[in-house]
Amino acid sequence: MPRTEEQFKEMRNKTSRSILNSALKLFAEKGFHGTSISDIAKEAEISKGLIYNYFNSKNSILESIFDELLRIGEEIEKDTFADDDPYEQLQRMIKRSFKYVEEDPTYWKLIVNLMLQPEILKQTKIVFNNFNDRVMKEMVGIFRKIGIQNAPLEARILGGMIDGVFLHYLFDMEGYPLERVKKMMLKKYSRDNLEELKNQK
Amino acid sequence: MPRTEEQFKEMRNKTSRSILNSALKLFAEKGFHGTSISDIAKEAEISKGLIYNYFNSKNSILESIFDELLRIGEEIEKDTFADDDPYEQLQRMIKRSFKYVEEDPTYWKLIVNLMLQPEILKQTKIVFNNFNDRVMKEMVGIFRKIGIQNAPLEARILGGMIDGVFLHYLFDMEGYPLERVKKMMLKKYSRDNLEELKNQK
Amino acid sequence: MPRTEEQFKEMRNKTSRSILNSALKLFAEKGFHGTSISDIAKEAEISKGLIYNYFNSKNSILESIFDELLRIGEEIEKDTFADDDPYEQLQRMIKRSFKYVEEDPTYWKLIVNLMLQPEILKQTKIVFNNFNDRVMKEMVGIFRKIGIQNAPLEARILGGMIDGVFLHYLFDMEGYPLERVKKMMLKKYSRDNLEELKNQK
Amino acid sequence: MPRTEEQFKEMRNKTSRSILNSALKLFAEKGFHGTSISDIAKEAEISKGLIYNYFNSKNSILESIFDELLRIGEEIEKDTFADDDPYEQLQRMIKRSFKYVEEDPTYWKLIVNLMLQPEILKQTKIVFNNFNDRVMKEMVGIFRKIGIQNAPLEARILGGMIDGVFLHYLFDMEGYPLERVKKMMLKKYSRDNLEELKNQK
DNA sequence: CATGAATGAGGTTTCATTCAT
DNA sequence: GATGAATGAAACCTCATTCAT
Repeated sequence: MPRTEEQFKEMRNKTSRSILNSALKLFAEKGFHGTSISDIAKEAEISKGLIYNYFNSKNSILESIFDELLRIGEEIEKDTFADDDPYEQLQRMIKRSFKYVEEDPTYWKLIVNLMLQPEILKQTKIVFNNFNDRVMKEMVGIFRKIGIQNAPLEARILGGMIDGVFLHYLFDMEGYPLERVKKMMLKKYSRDNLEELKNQK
Repeated sequence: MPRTEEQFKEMRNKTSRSILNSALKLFAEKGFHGTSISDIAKEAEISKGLIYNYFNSKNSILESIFDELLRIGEEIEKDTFADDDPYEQLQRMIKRSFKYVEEDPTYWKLIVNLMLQPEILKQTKIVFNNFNDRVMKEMVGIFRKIGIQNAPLEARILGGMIDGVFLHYLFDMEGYPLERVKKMMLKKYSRDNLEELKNQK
Repeated sequence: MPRTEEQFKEMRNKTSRSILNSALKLFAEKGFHGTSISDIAKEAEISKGLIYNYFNSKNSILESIFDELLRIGEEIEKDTFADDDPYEQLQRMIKRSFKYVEEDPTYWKLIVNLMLQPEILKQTKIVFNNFNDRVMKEMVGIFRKIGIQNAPLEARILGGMIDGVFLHYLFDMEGYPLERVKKMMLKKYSRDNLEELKNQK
Repeated sequence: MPRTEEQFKEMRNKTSRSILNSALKLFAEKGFHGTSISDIAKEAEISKGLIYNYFNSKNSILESIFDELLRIGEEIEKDTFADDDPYEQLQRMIKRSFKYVEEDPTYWKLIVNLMLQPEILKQTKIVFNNFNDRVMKEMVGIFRKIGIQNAPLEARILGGMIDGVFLHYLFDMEGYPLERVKKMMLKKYSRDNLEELKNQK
């Protein structure tokens, strides 16, 4: 689903950016069906009609956002799993994940929303499950290099832990001790602790 | 001759259950705003109009479901934290959580949906955050009894892990190795492993 | 529109009376379209279904009430214009009209309602205008016998005066000095005053 | 190029007027509950949806009309009771009332409809009874200045007479001799006749 | 005779989309 | 590019009427 050059230029246009940002925020907050074109227009401070100069439909706004989400995800992935010693990779992956959520919880929120209601956008499930699988495989690779038994399950658990912590954070952004949990997780997956983990049968 | 009181009650019960079940399923799958009264009627195999014989509005259907969710949650909680040795409690809590999601993923799905779009039902955030806090406190208590350092953060991590695993499970119910992940988690939080955890600084 | 014997018996049946009374009250108060079958059933303290054992439709309830209204009107008319000296007739007509409205403002209210919204019941306009015309003619006859000039217009004015006073009374039943207005009108149309009226050019 | 502010304003004015006029007519003719939004749209020759671009609800259309009614009523009142000799005032009041009903029977019809079914619009009763009271007081003042005994009752009777005549006129607009009745009333309340009235005990 | 559950047409309202300017 | 009025389908909801018991 790569966009044409044309479309990409549009994406950089101020108005269409504003539409996308507004839509992203509202879709994440109130859901796709709970957000009207009017809402988006109001949030972006433009007229309803103008939206249709940039997008064919409400659905296609979502598709554009989705594509963007994907690009971002891929960048992070590339960035994270650049070759390295596996201990370092793990630390970096955790740090990046937290950074990503802290900086833009909205993105993450929208993704979970879409995953939970896959009828909205057919591509969602396939594309994101593919993405997850890829990430899982890389994590498995890391755990294997480190020499941890049961690498696939450990990957599932780490993956779950990260996303679960984020979920709880989204549920209560003011009350959640995100920073301290991050530190704790980094320690849990530090070189020293992993060495011990290896020795557990 | 009119039906007896009994007969009427039973009819009402049956239809009302059918509506609630259909709505639960659809709300969980397609979201509240993505589900129409027509959808619910079709799923329950009744006429649209009849729904309003039982509920005042689409919203009040959701409220009824919400109340039910709450009752279930409280039962599980009571059941789980009956006094016991803390190791056992932890194991039981994990087992129960998995059982709960395995048996009715729909409930859990709806809850996450609601938590992510709290505008839909005002009560959601307060009520569920209260519930979470209570559970967290109980988990902290358990970790403390066991003698684990940093009990609050460990509770956050365990809580996140559980919900994150469930989230991933919901994203891909066929492909996810739920059973094996459960075993793994039970082992991670077994008496032996926790004793070691205590010895980590 | 005379009813069959059968129907008349039904009318005397307790349940159908109760339905008619409830409907009359509600139609008068909230209008035909503003009153639901449920409302009527509640007011009559019976089930919705039972209404259809006695009447074919909501419309036919109104028709029955209408017929009754008509019968009552005719009785009053007969009673009022029994031959007599015209001065006495006039006094009696005024008295009876007031008595009628005081005793059952509801009837009168419903009639005005129906006359203002003749689409509801096709017969209304024709039937009541006929009725009015008849009454007018009798009043004209009376005024003529008395020897009043411009009898038709005087009849219009007296007729208007009576109905207008009733209208105002219905608008504010507690605040309206109905009794005193009645006395005043009786005096205005007393033998002495009418004699003077005759002498006005 | 977007339309100018001016153009939009004019469009809105035109459509809004059209909706209000259509609604007024239909509410008066068929009652509030007897008129559907579809009816109004058809009468105004626009789509159903557009109505909600101008009014929040069917009820708020009625409220707008009601406000207008009130403004008109107040203008007439002010206009009528400008200071003057009382005989002249009386004549003017009667003339204005007739003019008002002749020119727009619809307004008057709607008011009576609303007064008879006050559940539809809470304000109706209070507001119009206040209005009536004010008019009554002014009429009483006039009668007093003229020196008529029992001014309050005479005011009730004149008020009733006017509204009753209008009521009958509305019941049968083609057949009613409105013009002649008006003349008659003006004569009845002419200086000469009132002088005689004063002499009646 | 009596009940109230159930239906379906139609009413009110919302909203994605189109269009004239 | 930009506006917001206008449309029409579809959403939510009400209610007269039917029906099994």
